[in-house]
Amino acid sequence: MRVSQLLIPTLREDPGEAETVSHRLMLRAGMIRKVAAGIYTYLPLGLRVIRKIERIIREEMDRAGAQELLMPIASPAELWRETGRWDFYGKELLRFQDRHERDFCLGPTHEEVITDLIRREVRSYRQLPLNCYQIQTKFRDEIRPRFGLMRGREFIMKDAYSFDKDEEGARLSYQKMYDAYVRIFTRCGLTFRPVEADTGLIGGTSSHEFMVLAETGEETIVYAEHGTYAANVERAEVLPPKETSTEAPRPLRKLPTPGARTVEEVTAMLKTTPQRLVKTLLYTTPKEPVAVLVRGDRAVNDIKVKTLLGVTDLQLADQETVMTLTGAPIGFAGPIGLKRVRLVADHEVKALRNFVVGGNEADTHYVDANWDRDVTIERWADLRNASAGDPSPRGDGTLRVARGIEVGHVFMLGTKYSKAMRATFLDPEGKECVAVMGCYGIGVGRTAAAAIEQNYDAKGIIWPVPIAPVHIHLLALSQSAQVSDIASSLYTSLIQSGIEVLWDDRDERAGVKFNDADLIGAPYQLIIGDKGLAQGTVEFKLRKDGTVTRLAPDQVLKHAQTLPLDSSRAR
RNA sequence: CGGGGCGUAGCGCAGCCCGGUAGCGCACCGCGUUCGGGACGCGGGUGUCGGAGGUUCAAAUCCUCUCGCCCCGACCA
Repeated sequence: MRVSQLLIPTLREDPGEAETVSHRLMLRAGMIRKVAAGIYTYLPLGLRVIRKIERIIREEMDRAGAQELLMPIASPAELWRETGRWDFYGKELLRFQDRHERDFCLGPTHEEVITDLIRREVRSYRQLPLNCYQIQTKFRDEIRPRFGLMRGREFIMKDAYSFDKDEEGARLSYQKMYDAYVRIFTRCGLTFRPVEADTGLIGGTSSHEFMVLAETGEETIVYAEHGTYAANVERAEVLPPKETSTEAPRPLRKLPTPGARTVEEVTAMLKTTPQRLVKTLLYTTPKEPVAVLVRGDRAVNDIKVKTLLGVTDLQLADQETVMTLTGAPIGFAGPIGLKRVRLVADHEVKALRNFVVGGNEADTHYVDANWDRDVTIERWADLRNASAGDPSPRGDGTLRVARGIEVGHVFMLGTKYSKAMRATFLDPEGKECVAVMGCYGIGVGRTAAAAIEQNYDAKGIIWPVPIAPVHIHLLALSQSAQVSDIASSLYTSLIQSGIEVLWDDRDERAGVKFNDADLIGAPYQLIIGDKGLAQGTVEFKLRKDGTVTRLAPDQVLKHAQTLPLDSSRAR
């Protein structure tokens, strides 16, 4: 491939729209261009990266016994109504009508479509297990698309669906996918971690997310520093405290706290600490309002609250509602004397004595409040986010916190979809059984973006070798005959031995070529200039650390053939 | 969805308050010099000033509507 003939519109300046490293660099390196919010065109170099990742995924999926098929991007509403997701999925589901005014949607995922196929075609236990996958464009009408390929509305995803005759088989299928995912992300050259996860909109019984570790990640994970436990904070369990305070209860007092609304303001004014304050957060649910109590320095975990209450929608109460329920503006809510509201509390605060709570009255807080005497809680439960320093729920040490980018997610679905859509088969006794399912996704574009978040410097991208758009970026520094001749012959011989080369044959100044090569981020650069040739050498340079090896032109091919160009499939 | 902001040349932006000739840098085209880390000189403007309506002798600029995009918020009690 010659740079002079390829569409690689590199940008000298940073585009205004881009925030994150991967978004900025993919735009600048001429790999993607935006078409609409969260919708991108993949230019030749960007597409090559996508294809490399897809190829690794295909090889590993096939090796794990899955088979590729391709489902349509548009699917009819009837299928979604069968599982109830036509209503439940909400606005993320992009809906439209055809000319006959029939309802359709763009597939955000394909459980319904695949389950429909399998229920029609699979009759017998002899046909199971089955694992089908596709690599295809998905559409989710995200509230707020951002960060380029990281959170687009239209994106390429590998999704796989397994069907087994029983739970045990399903667990085996799940484990195979888990193992395949470990191989896939390892081969992509990423630093990642599988973590226990919440099942979200997809539903099901259990799941793991594959997180690429990066500061810019949108997800927070916790993990046992020296142990094996790792989980998304959404999911991470927090153990009840071991010890209860032994302080003697003091009499309850009501104190003025003018203008102090936040935990910081209140604790500063009362000369205490957030650890001795119980904050009361009012939520509205479709059923009734709820007050959730957690320690002043903790964060409520919405998912845990939803699970406890058995509701799917949970919103922080607005100003008006708070006023109605507590009789005070936001900032002074407390459990004492709160009526018409269910009281639930995180089990951590049960251990407190003589704590601070809001007074349900403007500019007022209670101090030295105590359970039972002053407040009765309806339910105690694990309701907060895990944080650094908490003991691991598996007993294997202390938790630490990190940021991650979710590039893959595996779910044990159980029979949620197969039951709703009656995907059944006959077992050896002729009895009708419901297939047990699993589903497994990988964000292809997001994996590419995550690779950049993990591998870049001030000059540009530093692709991991297995997913780099090309192996070698060949820079012919001048238009002189000797440079062109050597470049041309090296290019040909490298290509013929299966090495991917991007040949910068443009009539540009050396500096432009160096900068573009560093920006695009091929792992190796082969630099051919008159200066070097005068001494009979060309330069072989590593993008990662700038290490230069000088070689005679006729040694280049041999040298290149020793490079680890692909972490081979045969491992 | 709520709050804030921005749409002016391919890209990054100024001009808008205070109405009157559409501008700067980069990119681009031509010629010449230069040529191993984003060169220089000379010449060239490539624009529905996001769109529609209104006010006005006159609108990028003021008003109304509309579309698109970006950022923040989903822990604040």
